[in-house]
Amino acid sequence: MARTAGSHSDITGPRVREAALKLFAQGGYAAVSMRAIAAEVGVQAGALYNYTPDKQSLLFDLMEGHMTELMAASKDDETLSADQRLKEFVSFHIGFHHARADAVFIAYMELRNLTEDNFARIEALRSAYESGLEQILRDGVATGAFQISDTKIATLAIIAMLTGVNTWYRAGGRLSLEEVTAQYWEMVRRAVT
Amino acid sequence: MARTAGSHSDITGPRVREAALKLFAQGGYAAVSMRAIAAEVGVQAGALYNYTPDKQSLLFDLMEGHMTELMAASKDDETLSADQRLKEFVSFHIGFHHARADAVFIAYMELRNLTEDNFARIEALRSAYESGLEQILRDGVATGAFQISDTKIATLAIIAMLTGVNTWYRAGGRLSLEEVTAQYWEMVRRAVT
DNA sequence: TTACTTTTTGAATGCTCGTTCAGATAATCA
DNA sequence: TGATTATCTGAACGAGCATTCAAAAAGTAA
Repeated sequence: MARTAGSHSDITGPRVREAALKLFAQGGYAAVSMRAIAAEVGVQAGALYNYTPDKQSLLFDLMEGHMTELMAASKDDETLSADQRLKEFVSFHIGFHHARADAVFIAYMELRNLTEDNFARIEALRSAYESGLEQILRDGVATGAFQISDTKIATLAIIAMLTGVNTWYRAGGRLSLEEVTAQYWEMVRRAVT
Repeated sequence: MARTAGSHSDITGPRVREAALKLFAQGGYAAVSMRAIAAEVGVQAGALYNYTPDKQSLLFDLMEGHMTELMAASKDDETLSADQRLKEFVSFHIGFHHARADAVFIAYMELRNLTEDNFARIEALRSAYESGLEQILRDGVATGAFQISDTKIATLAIIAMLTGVNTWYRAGGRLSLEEVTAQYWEMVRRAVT
């Protein structure tokens, strides 16, 4: 056997990344073998190496892709009030992360499996994202809309709180994502004013 | 070679658990070999099986020990005001988790590596701990001290926020743990009132 | 049809894994 | 002291690991 009928890199490539994302989130990077990823895709392990130089790169590309997408999707309209900008942030963060639960999980859990260089690059992206929120808080403090004694701590506290939604929220439960978002916004709003 | 000079189960046993805790937190359960744990202790891999039936039990015992200790250490004086009880909870949670960063990390990250039964037992302990906080919030709502539309969500949000301290706080930094705790308490207090 | 490129297989390489166990040495007890 | 128990070693087991690569089949373009 050799090349199989209907095989195309445009199809197999994305499927490799999807399978890796799903399995890494499910079992953890170290616990998932290349053979398991290949089986999920429906090819032999050797075929994966047409799409990634090695397992480490596969992990890094998933994480970098997620963080880059996050940065690209997050917008901040500085002409709005700090209050409005913060509300937008809360809503965006919960929505974006909920739609990508697997990638979020990996981006937070598998940092230790990155090489030093790769780790630094992911951390830079995360830091940039956090800075976006901190800028909103700082502007709000400047205009008197917010009372925060340490915007750095408030930034980290808010992000941890919002990202935590992913650990328990499942669609179809007692509350809709909109209701959950509204309640988190209320808590965040109170915490900074 | 065989039994080594000075060897005692009272000494080796705890050292096995300490080594496993440290290495699991560092590299993840799946990525840490029994040989690596043995090397950290200073014995051969076979000797570990005097102290655990298998690798899975080692992980479970660490997690169960941590959660049991958490339950035993957390107290709630119901004679105090809800405000005071919540303040105590915030302070306790941050302090306890900071002192056991490795165990906390494992208890949150390695749940997926537990067998079904073991998972259920750990989840029961976590749920009981969360209920303690929710009871404080409910009592506060009942007395009018707090305004919270959904105590379950507020419970999860507060715990996620507080546990997040572990991801960034390191002793010797810009702020003392007491200062950090004070700021988190201020945010929590505002969020519920 | 023919020449060329793309994609996959399947076998092989050298390693590391969790776990078991007989045998050996140290500690302890009578 | 001698007998017994506790503890550890070192080798071995079968299995699975990431990765490589020549060969083969499928797609593409002339």
